[in-house]
Amino acid sequence: MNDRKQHVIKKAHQLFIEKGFQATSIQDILDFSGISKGTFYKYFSSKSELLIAIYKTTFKQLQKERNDLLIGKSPSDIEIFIKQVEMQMISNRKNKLIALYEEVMSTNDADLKHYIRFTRLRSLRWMFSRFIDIFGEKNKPYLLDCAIMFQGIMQHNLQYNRLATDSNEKISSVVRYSVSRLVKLVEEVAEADEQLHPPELLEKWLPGLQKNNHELIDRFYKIVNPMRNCIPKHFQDKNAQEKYHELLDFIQEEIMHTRAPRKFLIESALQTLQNNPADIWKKELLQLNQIINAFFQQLEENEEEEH
Amino acid sequence: MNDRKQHVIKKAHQLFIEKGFQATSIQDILDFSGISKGTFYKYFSSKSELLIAIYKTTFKQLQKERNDLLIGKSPSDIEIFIKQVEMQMISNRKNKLIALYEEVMSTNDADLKHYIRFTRLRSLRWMFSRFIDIFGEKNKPYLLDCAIMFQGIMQHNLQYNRLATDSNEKISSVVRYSVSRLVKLVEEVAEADEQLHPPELLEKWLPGLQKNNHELIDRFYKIVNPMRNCIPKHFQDKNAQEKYHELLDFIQEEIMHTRAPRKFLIESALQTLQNNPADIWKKELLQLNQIINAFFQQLEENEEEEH
DNA sequence: AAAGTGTTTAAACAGGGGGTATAAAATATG
DNA sequence: CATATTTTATACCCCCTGTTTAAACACTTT
Repeated sequence: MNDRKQHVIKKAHQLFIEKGFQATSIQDILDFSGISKGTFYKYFSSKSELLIAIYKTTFKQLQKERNDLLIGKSPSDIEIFIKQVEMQMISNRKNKLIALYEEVMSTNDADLKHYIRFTRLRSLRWMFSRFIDIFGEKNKPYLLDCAIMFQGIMQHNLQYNRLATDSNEKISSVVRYSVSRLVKLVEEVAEADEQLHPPELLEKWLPGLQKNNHELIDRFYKIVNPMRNCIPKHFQDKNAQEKYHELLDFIQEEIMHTRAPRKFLIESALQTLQNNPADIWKKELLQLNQIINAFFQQLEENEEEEH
Repeated sequence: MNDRKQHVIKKAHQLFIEKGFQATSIQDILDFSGISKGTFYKYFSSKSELLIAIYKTTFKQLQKERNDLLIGKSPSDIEIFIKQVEMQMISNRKNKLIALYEEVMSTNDADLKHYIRFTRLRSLRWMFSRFIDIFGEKNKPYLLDCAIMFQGIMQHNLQYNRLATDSNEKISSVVRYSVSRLVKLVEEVAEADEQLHPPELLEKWLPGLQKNNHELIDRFYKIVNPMRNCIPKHFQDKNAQEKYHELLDFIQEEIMHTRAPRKFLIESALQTLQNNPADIWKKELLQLNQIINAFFQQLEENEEEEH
């Protein structure tokens, strides 16, 4: 993306954090970022679209950090989840995302509203899938409810905590407190066998999300991380271990952070992984292949849009 | 209050419900309620103040209904609490209060924001005091946290429930589900002995609320209702029972719904209550006297403001 | 019934916002 | 150097909130 455009996004975000979305006029943004009105409307078709661009960049950042916390760790480890939530809450507060969400819901802009709704549902879906990691498939019927309630608990606890003590240091303890409640809540609701929202609703709310970019990245991590974790178990040779780590690193780096990933190199790496002497990862590599294909397909579609 | 003004408030609320606060222009309100701009600005100094007027009337209504549900019932009965919450949630949805709250928080109007914050804290305080009724003084240290979390749980459950099924019929089951979780939550958090927010915070957040009108009315009910409930126990004579009910009814009616309550009549009624042969209600009547005095004092202050 | 009082109306006005169009200036590309 | 593209500055449109003003209206007092 254009450097200058990125600069405008940054400056505008700064203004939105300080003054709010509505209270910041386009003129303010022009003055603060030192561009002209013409350029602004060349980059963004409206103020709303600028806001969406801000969301997208901050979300990308958050997603990367969130997934990096999982590398080499067990997805069922609740301490990792706590770290992830904590990181997310700090990011939310720093970027005033919640306030901006709420502000947006009161605009007339249907697209913007739709995007926010989508974002929140995606966040809910992430939490749901993490809950399955942590609390197991057997609790699945209750975990959508738990995700909904946990988000409510977190949000309200943080909100009033902010009113009580205006420091950011306490976020950690609020998260720990809320997660403690969550653990008992899951137990309790499974015991009582009460369900308010069946998890199938998520697919109704987010149809065709499998093809979405962010979703693909999350699924990618979900497969690659366990593969990483079981390398030491299957290969005693230090060199072999390093080799497979390098291969996975390479694929991840190429997919995540390269504008134009080199398809053949990735395929070659996948082939090498497949030929491992321990003959493991058959299922994983199949899924990985699917994801990477979907990823390239999506990349092509994006290019078509640009021309 | 002026009939015409009340009419404008009603029509404007209707528009706000349909289109939202920001999306409704003052011109829309003028057209829809059939008044001119001059009149509008005679009634309300701004659109924000009109919104506050809307809040005040709907809150008054809600408070009345909420307290009426308690008459003759035990405050510790959780079924009554469920009915109260249900009623509140239906009112919230019908009047789109939550959406309007959120919308307002994104305006620049400091007064409006302040008022909303005050309203939410008052609602939290009400819930906290009801929790003490229900779960007992012994759980008090944890009940502010529980009130905060319960509000979060309620709000999120309702929000997603609305997304799933667009009907209002389900509100009842969502409330029941949420209250079930609440009961276990209180148990659990008391057992674990974990506290996030000490209840004293409420007094810091809502200083001098004892003098506030709404608060006085709530405290009034809190004292009168138990008095009502113990009439049959202390007086066997049907006539005596009816007499004391009538006296309490009279005071309540005079305080609640009369523009200019007749002070001497109320004092006389209080005196008669005090002379009851069973010689009960000493403490209650003392408190009642305090409240009524505060009430009249506030009434005088309001009159001074008007002149 | 007439005069005087306050209330309501209609209309014009100011100031500011988002978004569009266009001609001139600056910058990049061959 | 010449051409093509991007960027700028500015004027313009329409809509919004909030103020002001003079005229029309209603209602009380005499």
